[in-house]
Amino acid sequence: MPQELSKAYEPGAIETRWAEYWIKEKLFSVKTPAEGETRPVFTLLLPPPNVTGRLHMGHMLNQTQMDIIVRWHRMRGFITLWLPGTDHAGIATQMMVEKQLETEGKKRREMGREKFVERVWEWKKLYGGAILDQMKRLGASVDWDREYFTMDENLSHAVREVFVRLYEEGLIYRGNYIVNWCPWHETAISDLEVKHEEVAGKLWEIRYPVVGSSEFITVATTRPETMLGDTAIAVNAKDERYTHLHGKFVRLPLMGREIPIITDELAQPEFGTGAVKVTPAHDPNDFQAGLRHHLPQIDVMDSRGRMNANAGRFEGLDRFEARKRVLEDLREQGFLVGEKDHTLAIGKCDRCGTVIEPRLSEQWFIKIKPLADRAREAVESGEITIVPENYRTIYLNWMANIHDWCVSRQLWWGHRIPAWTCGACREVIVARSAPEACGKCGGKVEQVPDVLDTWFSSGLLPFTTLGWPEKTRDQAVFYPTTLLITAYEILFFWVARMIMFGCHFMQGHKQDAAIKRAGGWGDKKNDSVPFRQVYIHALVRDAERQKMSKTKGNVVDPLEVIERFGTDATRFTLAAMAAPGTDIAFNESRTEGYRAFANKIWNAARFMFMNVERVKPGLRPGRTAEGGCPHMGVAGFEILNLEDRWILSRFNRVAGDVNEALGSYRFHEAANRIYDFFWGEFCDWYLELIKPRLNFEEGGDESAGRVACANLVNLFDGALRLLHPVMPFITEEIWQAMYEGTPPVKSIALAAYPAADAAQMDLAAETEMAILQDLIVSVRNLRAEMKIEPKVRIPIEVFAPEAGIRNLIEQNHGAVERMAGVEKITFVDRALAALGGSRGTARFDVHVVYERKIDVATECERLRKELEKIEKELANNQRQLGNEQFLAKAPAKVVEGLRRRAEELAVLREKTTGKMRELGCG
RNA sequence: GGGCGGUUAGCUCAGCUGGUUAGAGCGCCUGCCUUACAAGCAGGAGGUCGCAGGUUCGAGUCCUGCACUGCCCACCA
Repeated sequence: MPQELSKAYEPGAIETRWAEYWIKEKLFSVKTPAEGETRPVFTLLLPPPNVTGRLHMGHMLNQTQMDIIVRWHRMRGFITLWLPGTDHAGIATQMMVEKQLETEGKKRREMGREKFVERVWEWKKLYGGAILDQMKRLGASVDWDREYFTMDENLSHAVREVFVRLYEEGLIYRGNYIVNWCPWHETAISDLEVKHEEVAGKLWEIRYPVVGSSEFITVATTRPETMLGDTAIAVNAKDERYTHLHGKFVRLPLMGREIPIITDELAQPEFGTGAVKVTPAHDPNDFQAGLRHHLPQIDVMDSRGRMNANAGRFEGLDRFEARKRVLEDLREQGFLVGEKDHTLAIGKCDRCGTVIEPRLSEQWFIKIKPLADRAREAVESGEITIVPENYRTIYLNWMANIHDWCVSRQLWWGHRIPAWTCGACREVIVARSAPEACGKCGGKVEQVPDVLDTWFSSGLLPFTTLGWPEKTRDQAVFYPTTLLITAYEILFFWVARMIMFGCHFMQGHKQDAAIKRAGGWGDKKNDSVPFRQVYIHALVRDAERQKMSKTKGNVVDPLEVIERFGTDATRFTLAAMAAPGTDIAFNESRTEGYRAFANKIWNAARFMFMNVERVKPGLRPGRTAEGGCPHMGVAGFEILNLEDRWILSRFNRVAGDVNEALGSYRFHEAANRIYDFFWGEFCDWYLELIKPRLNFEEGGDESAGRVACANLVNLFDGALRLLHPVMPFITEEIWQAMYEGTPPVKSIALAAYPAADAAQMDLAAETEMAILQDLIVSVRNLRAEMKIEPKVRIPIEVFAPEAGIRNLIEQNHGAVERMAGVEKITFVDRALAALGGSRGTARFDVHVVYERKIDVATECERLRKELEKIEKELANNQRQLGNEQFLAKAPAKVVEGLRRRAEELAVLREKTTGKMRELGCG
């Protein structure tokens, strides 16, 4: 007999067991397909979580969606590669380890670079795998044999290769520019790592005395402390207020040096006083103006945002303290002439929240325009599609306005820039490996201390994980990857960079032509793109729609949710709530509901096993001739009764819908379709309907019982396969039990995914079943209203003028009797709708024969409401049907449907009013 | 300063390309321990689809404006 399922559904044990099994059996490891392989390939790169990461709901949503799509493809016969790995996460990891050192009373700088990096590696070894371990709990069906780390030697080698090539192509340059500087991290960061925040600030007006005159020129500034580094005052050439001052000098207050008044469009007459101080070393606009006018650049701060020697007596003060002191001094000396409220957007470091200091420093940049142009083209032309489509526009706009990318970081943890400077002649050498000496003067060289932005290496992953720069078979097969599923947050950080790098470095690449292209993916021929489609998923928020954040303390820990409700239920929640384009407010009550769903499946399975043991021992689900799982909806299903035709038809329809929904990332629709089918149709109706057949001992047909049992098993098998991508664990557990340890394939994850089979659909059966359901519900309804005790079986009378309907009910009288607690059905030739204890529908009247006083007032109230609804709808229908324009323009199907409905409504109105008359309702 | 999204039942959300009666879960009410399941079963109440116009034979769905709300982008003092 089949393996026993425990009485209670306890997800914990089941889930760990199968997660381990899948890994142990290497079920998701993909061998490189040989030449001549023609099966379609599906490749997906896991957005690498940070080594420092702990799994949060965002990951879980992301990974659930990926796993659903991946499992779905694998079951449909694709060679399916899902590539996992982790990111070294330069800044984040360095911070983490530094904090750890702090608790030991150690400092990074005292330790020295080499020791520190060693320490980070140790840390990585100990804790770096945490997030991937957590992933295993989710059942993510990744290929663990191909797991990578962005600092692995082969990937690092590729990073160096890319850097050198870009440099040789003139796409990387080094120079002194204003960059976003985080004084806390003491490193440059890219534009993307700066978050702007509106704050209520002040606009101070400072007057500078004009040299050789008693006049002053007043400038407005939000950052008075930078005046210490002013090297000019700018006015607009067109601004007549200042024409007489062109070419003159002012004496810089507090510092005493003379600086010129220049004309530059930097100064806009409308803003402030129309005159602006120019501080080339501390503002990007001023920097540009400074270049235009060959102004000196005076840096007045150090790397930690403290004033340096150039700031005179303010040296050593923190920049904010310096601001206060500068203002005090200016006020005292009569230079501060105005102070206004002013809201401004200040940039803060994405990671630590420190106010960014625009800082002049020597950095490495990628000349982005040539790369961006091709990356934009790839999306514009449809070589890469972005879903939902509105992100396409966002992407294109961003690409069109992109600035050069500062890729150097003043950190120790990361890919060191492959560049060396000569100690003697300052020559810069960019090379694949360390040069022995300076090629120019023979001097000693030293490697540049900077490392690369983390996103530099992750941007290369689609091809570096497949062996680049070697030309590998893996690349020929798996590149371009098929799909990328990710959050909007990293569209620019990561997705955009992958497209730029992919298009550049994989130019001319051709995917193995023998590999079948799956429909919908990559109909365009350009194979240099890193992926053919990007699906952007929603953000997971808390139940109050707030963004989850540690500081708010509203983070929902997925592992805790899993602990309580199970992975399957949690996955199902995320899938069921993931409508494309809208954020998910994670609500635990939903998860609770889906655990109940899992429990329902569990118990339905127990019911099945109970019957297999009793009715048809040794029964297994049907297999194909080759011994595999049926590809079509259900195999080995034998039709005896209406309910068989009906459920088979429903199953196929649902399978069709689910496949379609998954194909367009409508996860919620797929999940809900399965849920409704399994619970609302399979359990509520089908199982109940076949129970009498299974209980043939009480005088029923034994062979029909055995068929029913076989049908149950085969249908269950199909339903499990349909559900498996969303709830992998419970489906595996039950499915394995059904095969008693000898399944046709090692796991349901490798079984065939059900597809809709038109031959198994039966519209007539669905219509007939709906009528029976209507009759059963009507009787249940009446019983509830009449407060008939559940145990009492009552006789009913049915009036069905159409012979077909009468036959239908007659043939299925057993089902009606059982499902509605009916003792006997008597067919009569007179209308019954007007009687007490009766209900009239368009097709039949049913009367419950039972002596019970009916609360006339309540009944009348109910009828009044119903009549109102009927009349409202009927009036609406008739208005439309009387409209010639409608008849002429609306599709025939709609008109026809409306007409039929109007006829029904007329009948219902007749029956309802008749009854009201009979009851004497007012 | 630009751009994008949301507003549907008490709560959380579906409702794809406009088409007959706007759905689900949770919560609520009534009745049931009916031998798969009380994490269950049966029945029920509850909505002028944010507001105002417009297009259309027909609008929750398309257009315009407004209100509230959330997000992203942005080197202007």
